Amino acid sequence: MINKKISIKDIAKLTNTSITTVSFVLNGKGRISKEISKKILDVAAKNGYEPNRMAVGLRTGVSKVIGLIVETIGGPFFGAMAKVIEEEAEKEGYRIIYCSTNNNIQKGKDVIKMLSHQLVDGYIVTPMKGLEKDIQNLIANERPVVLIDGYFPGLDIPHVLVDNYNSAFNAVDHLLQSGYKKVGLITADLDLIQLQDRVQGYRDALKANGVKEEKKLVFKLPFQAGKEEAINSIKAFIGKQKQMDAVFFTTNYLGTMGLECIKELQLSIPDDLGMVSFDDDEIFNLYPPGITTVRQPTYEIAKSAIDLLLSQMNPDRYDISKVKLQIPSQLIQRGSTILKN
Amino acid sequence: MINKKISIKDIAKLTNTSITTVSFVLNGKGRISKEISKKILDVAAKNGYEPNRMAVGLRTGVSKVIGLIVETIGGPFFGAMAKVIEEEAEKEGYRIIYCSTNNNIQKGKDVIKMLSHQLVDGYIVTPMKGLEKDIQNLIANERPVVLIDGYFPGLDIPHVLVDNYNSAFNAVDHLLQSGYKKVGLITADLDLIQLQDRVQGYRDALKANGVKEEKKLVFKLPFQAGKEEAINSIKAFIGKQKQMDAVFFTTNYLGTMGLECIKELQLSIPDDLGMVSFDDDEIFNLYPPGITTVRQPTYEIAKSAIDLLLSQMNPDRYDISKVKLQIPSQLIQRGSTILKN
DNA sequence: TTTATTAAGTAAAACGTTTTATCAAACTTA
DNA sequence: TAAGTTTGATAAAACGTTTTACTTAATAAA
Repeated sequence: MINKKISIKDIAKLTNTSITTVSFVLNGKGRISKEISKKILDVAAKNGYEPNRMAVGLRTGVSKVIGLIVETIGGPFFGAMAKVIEEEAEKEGYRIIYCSTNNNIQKGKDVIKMLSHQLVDGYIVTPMKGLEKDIQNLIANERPVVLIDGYFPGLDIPHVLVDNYNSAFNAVDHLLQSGYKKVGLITADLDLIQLQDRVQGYRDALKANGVKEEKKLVFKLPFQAGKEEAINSIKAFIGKQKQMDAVFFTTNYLGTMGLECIKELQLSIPDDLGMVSFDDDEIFNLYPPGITTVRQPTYEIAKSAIDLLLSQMNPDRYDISKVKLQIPSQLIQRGSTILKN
Repeated sequence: MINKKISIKDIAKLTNTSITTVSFVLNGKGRISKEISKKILDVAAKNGYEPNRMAVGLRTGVSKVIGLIVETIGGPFFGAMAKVIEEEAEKEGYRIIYCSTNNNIQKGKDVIKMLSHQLVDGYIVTPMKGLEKDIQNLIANERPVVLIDGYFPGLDIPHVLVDNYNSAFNAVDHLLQSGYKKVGLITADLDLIQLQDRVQGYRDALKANGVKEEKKLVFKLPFQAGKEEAINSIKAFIGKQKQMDAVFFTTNYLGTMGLECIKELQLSIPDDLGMVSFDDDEIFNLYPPGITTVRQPTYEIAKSAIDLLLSQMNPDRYDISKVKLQIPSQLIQRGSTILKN
């Protein structure tokens, strides 16, 4: 079963036709008689013909590949996304090429530049501060782009992400409504709009419940902190705020570290401390007594993102090139938040 | 900063030279004078020239892309791998295109076929039963392939994975040496050599410690089981084997489900039940009292795999096209396995 | 001086497609 | 019958490279 590549030219020879005829038949374009069409299709099928993507790409300028640029490829959030995006893209004959930036701006720039040279037809990107110019440049060159899991405030670029503000608002509101009085916030000192929106949700939920915000109940983990250091500083923060009776973590990364801190401090959830974390995760389901979380609608986000992108790429689809979606999340209530007396 | 593509032809025109000359200079091939070289390089740099990958691919038959075919793209194990592979590949000018099979043989076949048509120069594949023919076909066509996280017994294909047999042996040996008497096994009924090797390690560790293997202490989770069903059957198994005092899970997926079962059964780790799971995971570190695990050397595996592949693709490297690597793991001891009196 | 040799550069073919423009033959229509 | 129209098929150019084979001029050897 040796798979020596067979070309359109070979098929032409085998069927006593011309290259053009074969191409027309294979693409259903010109006007070729039934008999010849059938003969060509048969020969093509029998020999397992597949067009050379490089040649097609060169000739048409279309690669049928979509670039997916994410912060990190591991992790359940993007894993779930990737699967959906892959499946949907495949239906339209596109493949996905993934690249990770590891939250490094230069790497992000490099990756975009690399992909932009005839390698991909469209982009799904998790935006990060500093990449605005590069993305805008793509759009200026009429490359289809959809941002995912974030956006650039003030820029008119299609994007889809969870409704961070309301999700955070609801989470904190839930804590307050359950009777917690002193709700702390643990977030990361990253210049990401997603996080800022979550923080704003926290603030506004306090306000809406007539609670005054207290600076000392808010902790921002420094960006460069290694894991060891991060845990130590979070532990120090929690340990110090004796009156704090609940805490809201703005990412699952912070939430899991927080869990470790709480364990080491020998505090009891939910008696000593109520807890909610953004992003659901297996561990939050399992860890006793179960941690209440904000579950992102990964399927919807991924599906919408790829749909949006494909729409941009397919001229006869309805034009939704400027759509901005903020999708509601679900609050998964578990044992870490109980109704206080 | 409009990025209209500039070609080698444009550069030739701008420098009053020929296409050939430009190509030679850019690739350091022919013999061109310093001055002209400099002029060409300057113009190329100033205009941000990047070769058209399609054209290069068409002409040379080389795509500079590596296909990474994995079972599922999410999850910490492949996330860590992907990062390393990406970085190393990039050093040699290769990009990675990921595809997931979701443990579906047909999808695997499709993906391989798809990639095999001029899209990638080499493959890193997690093997699954049923893909032998397809992989061998790739090799027959002289496509570089490295298997990762598994292998095909009896087939002479380069691969790299953790030493499953000894890892399992050591894990179970550790339990027995700690004083556990009745060590159960929970594995999945998948026809994967990795799992079989782990099971064999379990058996031989029992034997080496003079313990007789008991059928009733071994549970194989049916393949098609959904999560709900899986948990119920595992729970039933554990609940029934009253004399069992420790259990070894052959994957982290099973391990985390096992944790949930044990929790629901209100058994105490390590007093009622000792536990070891294959594959380390954040949750095993966190879940009280900490679960002892077999930690796979993800960095080494990924690094070796990509090195092996690049060696095959680069003719002037040392030929190691038949290397088979089984890399030792590390047993991370935590609170779930204590020294019994 | 004639003949090799080397250095510097280039024309042209090839990779496998898609697509435009064209052509010959077979029908229609007037 | 002559002129137009449709049908079926094709030649050839183009996409942007790489690379072989060649040319010309300059230099070295005889």
